[in-house]
Amino acid sequence: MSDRIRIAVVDDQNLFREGLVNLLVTRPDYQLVAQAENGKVFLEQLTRLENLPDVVLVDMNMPEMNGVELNAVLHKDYPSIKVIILSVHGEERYLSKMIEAGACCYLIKNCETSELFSAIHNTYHVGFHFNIETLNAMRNAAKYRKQGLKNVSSIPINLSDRETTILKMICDELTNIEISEKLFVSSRTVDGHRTNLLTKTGCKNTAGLVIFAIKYGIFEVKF
Amino acid sequence: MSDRIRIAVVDDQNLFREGLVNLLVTRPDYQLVAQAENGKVFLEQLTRLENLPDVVLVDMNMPEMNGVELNAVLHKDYPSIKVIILSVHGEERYLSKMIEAGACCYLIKNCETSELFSAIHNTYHVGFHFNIETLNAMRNAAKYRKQGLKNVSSIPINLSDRETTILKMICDELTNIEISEKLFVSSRTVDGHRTNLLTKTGCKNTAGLVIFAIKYGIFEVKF
DNA sequence: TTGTAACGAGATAGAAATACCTGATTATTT
DNA sequence: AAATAATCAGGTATTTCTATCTCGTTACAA
Repeated sequence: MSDRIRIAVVDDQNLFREGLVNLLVTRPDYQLVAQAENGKVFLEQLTRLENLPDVVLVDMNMPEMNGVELNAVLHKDYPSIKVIILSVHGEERYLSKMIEAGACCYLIKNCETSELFSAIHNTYHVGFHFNIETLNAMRNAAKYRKQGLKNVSSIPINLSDRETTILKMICDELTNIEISEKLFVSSRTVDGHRTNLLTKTGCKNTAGLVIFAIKYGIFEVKF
Repeated sequence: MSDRIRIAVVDDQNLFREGLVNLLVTRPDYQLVAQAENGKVFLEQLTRLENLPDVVLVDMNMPEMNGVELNAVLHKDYPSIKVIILSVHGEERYLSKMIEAGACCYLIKNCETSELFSAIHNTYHVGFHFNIETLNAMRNAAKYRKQGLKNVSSIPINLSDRETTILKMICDELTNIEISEKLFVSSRTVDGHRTNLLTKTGCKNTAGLVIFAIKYGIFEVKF
C-alpha cells in the first residue's frame, strides 16, 4: 500500500486533462492511477484497477456522462473515493446537487496551482476542502436556480389565457359544468378548451393535465 | 479602531447565550459589543452602536425574528458583518438558505470550544469557515427536504397497498380499464378502489386524487 | 369465534369526460 | 384585405368515471 495519494482525472478536454496530469505527476506524493475523457470510460477503467484512486478530479461539464452523474455513481458504488469537482465559472447551479451527491470539493478551473494542491491535500486528509469560490457558488446557486427553473421547465407549448385559466380550475377539482358556470360560458366551450388542452399537452386525461400544470408551475400544490 | 474582533451574540436561550458570552470574554482578542435574545432586539441595538460588530453568532431557532430572517437582513443592510449560524443538529434543511442569504459559517451548538474559536478566527480573517458538519448538513439537506415533505405532510389517512398502487396508476394517466388489465382484475374492482380512494381522500375527482398523490409523495412529478 | 379489514367482483344508473364534427365572432397580425 | 388565433358554442356518439348497492373470500385480530 503506497503512502502516495492515488489520483485520477476525468475531463473531456484533452489538453486541459493532460496539462493537469503533467502538473500532478511533478509531485512525488501523488500517484496518477487513471485518466479518462468521460465518466463512462472512467467507470470501466475503475473495474480493472487493482487499487482504487483516493481522489478523483472530475470535470463538471462532459459529454456522455457528466460530472453530476459520475459523482452520483462514484458516491454510491465507490464511497471511499473522494471527488473534487472542476468547473468553469457559471456552473454554480449544479453545485448543491454535487455536494449532496457526495462531492468533497469544488474548484474553479483557473484556480491557483497551490489551491489545487491544498484542495487535494485537504480532501485526502480531512475529507473535504472548502474555499471562497464554493461559498460564492452556493450563494449564487439560488439565483441560478430561479433562472434555471424557468428555463429548464418552461412551458413547451403556448397555452392561451383561457386555457390556462381552465387548466387551473380543473386542478381545483371543478367539473366542466362548474367551470362553465364560473366563467359564464357554455359547458361546451369548456369542453372545447379541455379538448384543446389535451391535444396541446399530449396528455390522455385529467390526471395528465394536472401533472402538466404542476410540472410547469401553472398550478401549485400546497403542502 | 481596536484590533480586537468585535463580536455579538443573538440567541433566545438566556443560559446558553450568557454561557457563550462568558466563554468569549475570557479571550483577550475578542470584544463583546452586543447580545440580544432575538433578531428584532439585535437590529435595534445595532442602530445605537458606534462600532458595528465584525462577527455575529446567531442562533438559528428563535422566536420573533429567527436566524434565517436576521441573517437575510444583516447581509442586506450590514454587509460588513459576518454571520456565524449556531444550530442544533437536525436543522440542516435551512442551511442552504442561510448560506445563500450570506452566512459565513455554520456551527453545531455542541461543537468543541476550539472549533468555535477557529470558526470566529477564520470568519473574521478569511471571510468564511467550513467544517465537516457543514458538509454533512449540506449532504443531508436533500434528504431532509425529501423527508420533510413526507413528514410535514404525512398522509392523514390509511390507504391500503392496493389503493396506493391504483392511485399511482391513475397518476400515470391510466384509465380504470387499463389498470384492471395490468392488475389482472375486473374493471369493477378498480372502480371500487377508486371510489374508496375518493371517499377516503375526500377528493371530488381524478384531479383531486392526483394532487393528493403528489402532495403526500405517493406520486412524484419528474421535472 | 366473531368481528373487521382488505380485496375482488357483480348490477344499475347517471354524470362527466373525450372524440369527432361544424360554425360564428372578435381581435390581431401580415 | 386576408390570414390567423382565440374564444365561444352547437351536435352526436362513445368511453370513462362516479355513486350506490350486494356479495364472497381471505386474513388477521379481539
